[in-house]
Amino acid sequence: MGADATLRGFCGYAMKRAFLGVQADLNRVLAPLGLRMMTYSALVVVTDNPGLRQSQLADALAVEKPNMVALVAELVQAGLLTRQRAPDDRRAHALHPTDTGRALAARAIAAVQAHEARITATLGPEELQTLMHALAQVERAALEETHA
Amino acid sequence: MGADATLRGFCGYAMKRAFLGVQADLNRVLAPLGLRMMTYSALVVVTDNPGLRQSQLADALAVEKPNMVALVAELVQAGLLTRQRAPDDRRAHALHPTDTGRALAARAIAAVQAHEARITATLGPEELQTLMHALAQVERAALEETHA
DNA sequence: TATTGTTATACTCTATAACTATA
DNA sequence: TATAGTTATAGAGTATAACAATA
Repeated sequence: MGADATLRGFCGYAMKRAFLGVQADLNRVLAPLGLRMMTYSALVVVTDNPGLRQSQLADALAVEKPNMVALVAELVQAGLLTRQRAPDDRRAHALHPTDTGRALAARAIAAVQAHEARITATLGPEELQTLMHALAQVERAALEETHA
Repeated sequence: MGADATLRGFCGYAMKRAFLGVQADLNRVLAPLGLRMMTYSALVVVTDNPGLRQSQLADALAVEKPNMVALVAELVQAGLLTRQRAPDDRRAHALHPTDTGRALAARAIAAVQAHEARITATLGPEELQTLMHALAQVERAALEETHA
């Protein structure tokens, strides 16, 4: 297309367009469950790692700690997570899924996996593997550059 | 990694992390030139397509028209683009690079190409090609899903 | 001193509806 | 009627500095 040609094969913009398209479609899939990409991701990580602390969740999602506060509060408010003081470190908040949270996570994971299968349907298995590997490599290289 | 494992191979989040990392590093590279990812992209497209109209630029960048207004205004304000009424359609604005804009675009393109070479240095040529192809496929599939 | 979580704040990008002036 | 550009507005996500409580 003209757009790609005029952007001279700009890889970063291709990543942007693909990500925004996937995110928009994913949010469309998650909306009936009352979730978005970020709230879904946080819910799944906590469900798979009960007792996780907020700072660990922030690390897992690559989100700054201040931005984690509202995200967790939203999930607690929705009755999907609980946030309790950790007994061994009273600064920390341990996060646990509620029964409702676990049930919703199960449904949401199924919906997202189906969604991702549709999104990557035209890719062969090794093509998909190359995509995931290349994304991880590019992310690592970018972070190394930034913090060099 | 734990984070990836707990996200169950969530492709959309891998795309998010890679894109945000690349964008942050790219903006770091562009900042000394007074540009960001979006202003850079607009400047390059207009430089490569002088006389382009604002709505065509919006299409090329996959940006909604209202969001194009401030972006173009910023580039005009910086003396990099001019915006003139199109003689054949007095509703439209034709965009042209200034001499300053062309010169800055040349410098910025070189900087971005060097940046992208660094970011993709660990990928083989066919791996990079697969990445670009897969991104385009995923974007197309997501847009089809959304507008289905 | 360092870390956990928090507040406050600002910026960028995105999305939609409604308007104007032209066509 | 439809299109190009605009205005206004709202929302999501991100980033930094500074603080209190705790380690």
